[in-house]
Amino acid sequence: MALTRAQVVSTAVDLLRRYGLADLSMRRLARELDVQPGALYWHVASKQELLVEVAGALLAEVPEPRDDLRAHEALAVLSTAVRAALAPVPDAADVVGMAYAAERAAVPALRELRGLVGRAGVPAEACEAVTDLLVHHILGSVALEQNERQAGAVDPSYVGRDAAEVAASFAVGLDVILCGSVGTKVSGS
Amino acid sequence: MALTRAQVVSTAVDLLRRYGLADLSMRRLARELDVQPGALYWHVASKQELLVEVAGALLAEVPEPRDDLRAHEALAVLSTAVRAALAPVPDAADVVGMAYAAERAAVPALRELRGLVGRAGVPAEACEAVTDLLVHHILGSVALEQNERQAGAVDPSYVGRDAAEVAASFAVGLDVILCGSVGTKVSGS
DNA sequence: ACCTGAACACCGTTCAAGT
DNA sequence: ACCTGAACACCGTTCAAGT
Repeated sequence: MALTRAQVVSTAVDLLRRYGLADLSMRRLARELDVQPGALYWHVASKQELLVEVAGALLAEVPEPRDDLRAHEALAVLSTAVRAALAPVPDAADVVGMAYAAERAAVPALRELRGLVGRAGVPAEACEAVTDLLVHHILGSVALEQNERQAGAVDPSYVGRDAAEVAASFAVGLDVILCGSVGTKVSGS
Repeated sequence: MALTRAQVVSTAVDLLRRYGLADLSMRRLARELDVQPGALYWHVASKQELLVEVAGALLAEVPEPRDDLRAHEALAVLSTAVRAALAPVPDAADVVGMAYAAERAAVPALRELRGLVGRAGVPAEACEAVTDLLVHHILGSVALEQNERQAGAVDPSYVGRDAAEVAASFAVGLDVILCGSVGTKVSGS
């Protein structure tokens, strides 16, 4: 039977998971689906639109945090879950970053993050700014971890930080955003 | 006389400034320099290496903050200067982000940022984490602003945030990192 | 030392024409 | 409605051969 849009998207996700963004080309995707490249354009308008769908799919499985948590805790839980979902997928930070830049509301999990920021007591005018900060922290951390992994794979003599160290680094940043600030709980300049 | 590496880099910067990353191809760059594409590979090993040079060039003009400032102020001044230098250059966030991920020390201005974070009283183990947070905040803000500009150019009916609003949003994030934290100076959850 | 010419193995996108 | 076939205008990189 005929190809569906859902099929196109899920095969794209598969390709991304296995080989990374460089190998997620429309031509490669078409080959995987046993159709001509042009056929894809019946189901998606462009590669850009496809990538926005892929970004959504990558974060579709992230569970909403339990609603008995205080807003700060829920924020930490959700941020960490988003990071964990993206970390194993090569180039996920680029894909989601593009989707977020194109349309802040495109990815449901990140829209939810924004709601929690409001509930955490951030004044309305600053909500967007803080959410952006949080999202960039998550995506930046994912990008760094993947680069570390990639460098290690190419050159086995390269000793970078392992996943646990990058995760710890992420937690520090999260803490600065949510709880403390630079220098205040520490020694002061 | 013969082409030089410096010439290749500065023409690449020019192309980026004027037309963006999509038009900064090795072939286009060669055309601009009146040589065959292969000639470029005598001067740079790869496009990736060229882009790291471009990232450095984009931030070469950022002045070091006056050293009579307190570390927190110097950090704010330098971060804002880096953001201002990148904001007008299309896709600058991607280019610098790639260079930073590939090699944290590749870009001098960002290395200096790290030094200031140490002087601001952040404990040694957390320095890298906080610097990463700061860098991602800067680059993320630049990326968002450029996307807004681009969307406005493509579709004139689109009304996004203007540059001043994005800059204000950036300042809020910077404040959260350097001075306050979510909810503490405000109402508390 | 520095560059040309030509090739290799790719891209995203469009669109008449087929079924 | 959905897809093929074929084209258009590109990519990054390599490398023998020329000067």
